[in-house]
Amino acid sequence: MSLPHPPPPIKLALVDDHTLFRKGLISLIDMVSTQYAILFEADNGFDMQQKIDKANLPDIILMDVNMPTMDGFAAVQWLKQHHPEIKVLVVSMVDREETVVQMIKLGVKGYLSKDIEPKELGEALEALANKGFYYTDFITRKLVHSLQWDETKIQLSTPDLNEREKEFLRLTCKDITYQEISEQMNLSPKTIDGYRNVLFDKLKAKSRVGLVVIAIRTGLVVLD
Amino acid sequence: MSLPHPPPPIKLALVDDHTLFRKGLISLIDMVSTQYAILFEADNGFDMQQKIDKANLPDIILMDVNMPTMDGFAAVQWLKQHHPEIKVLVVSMVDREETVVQMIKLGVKGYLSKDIEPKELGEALEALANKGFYYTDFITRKLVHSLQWDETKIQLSTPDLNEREKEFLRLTCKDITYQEISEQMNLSPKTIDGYRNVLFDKLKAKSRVGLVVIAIRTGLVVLD
DNA sequence: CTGGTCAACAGGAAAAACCCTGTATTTTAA
DNA sequence: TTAAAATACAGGGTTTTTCCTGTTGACCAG
Repeated sequence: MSLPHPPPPIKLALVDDHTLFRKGLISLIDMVSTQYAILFEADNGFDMQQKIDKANLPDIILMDVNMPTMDGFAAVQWLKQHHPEIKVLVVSMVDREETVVQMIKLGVKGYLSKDIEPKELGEALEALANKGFYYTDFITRKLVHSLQWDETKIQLSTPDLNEREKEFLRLTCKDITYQEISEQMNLSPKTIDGYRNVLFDKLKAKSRVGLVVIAIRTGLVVLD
Repeated sequence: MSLPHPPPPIKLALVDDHTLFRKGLISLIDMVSTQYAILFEADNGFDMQQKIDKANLPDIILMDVNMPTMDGFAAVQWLKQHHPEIKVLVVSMVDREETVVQMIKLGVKGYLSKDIEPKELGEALEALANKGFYYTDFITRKLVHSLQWDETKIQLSTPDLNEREKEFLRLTCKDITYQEISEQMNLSPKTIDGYRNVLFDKLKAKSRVGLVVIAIRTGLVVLD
């Protein structure tokens, strides 16, 4: 009969071009808990690729965004391709909305600003290890705001179209000819000519392609 | 010298077609705190429009999604237009990702599932009153997931295009002719013909409109 | 009842998009 | 080094799109 094992350590790696910051991070991690083992440190994404050991992968990677050679975006994309099971926690100076949203889209499991309290770092790591993610108000607010901005962009000045015009516009955004559109709408091709012209006018487009991009950008037509 | 005023009550309104649920909600709210005043209750969005008093607007509206006559989406859009300062807290049975994301896009300040604990309702109302929003893990996970799904949709099977082809595709999505594209790319119109045919093949499109919608849907081209 | 707007449609023609075949040069890979 | 790709281009024809002007009937308001 074997003795109870101690819980296996949670394996971490750090990717950040600032050595001092990396070392500081490590000492903080050691301070909050002994359950973490640092597998390796890397200066950038490229360095990480070299140091990563397929036989002993980290559970969590703490990742910077701005780095020389291969930045955080590229590094996360590479990880997603080659080791999707590794959870990435971004720790970055930049908190531009676009950066945060882009990283979330790439599938990172958390995003910390570098000016947080050590306590929050501990919470984040623990959440990553247990729940698999750590999404704070900080992230949520960025996401919500970016979505709402999308929406305001849509609202601005879309002229009102009647049902028939909307239907025409919807079909105009498909890979079919006006001939086929006229059949699907049970109208003469000449009537379709007319719809096209009023839509050119209402949407200030000069060609069918113009109609399509405006329709999509404004949300008048939603792509499946 | 006047005596200190008691804090002014936070004015609420409820929009939900289930009377029993509405009444239950009110009794719960009364139970958690006395700082809330119920201005009115409405069965649906239309009823809300009638009962809303411009001279005495609620601070927060608890809103259902599925309702007859005028549903939550329409009601929130109307509020956004006419009384954007009112904060909406959705309280709904449905927690479909699309519904949540759509409501967030419309600018609601929180989204609660109907099966939460009374305690959380109190927290939500308090957060709305103080911070102006109440975004939980529940919401964030929906948002994150919807974003990542967008991304996977983008990843799947986009053939690799070289820089020149991407440039051509980008210009193809503008309201200009191939003639103009050839000028902007410093190529003969006949070469543009060639690019078009290659792209038709790679993207399985039959016309320029097909190229445009595929380029946009897959994220190969991003609209400004 | 009548002028005005609107939706559906036509003829006719120019412009743009699309298609096929073929050539010269350069780049890449075996 | 040599053959296969890839790139840039042309001639010439078909189809689709775009544009202009004009007709007909329905409906609405004065």
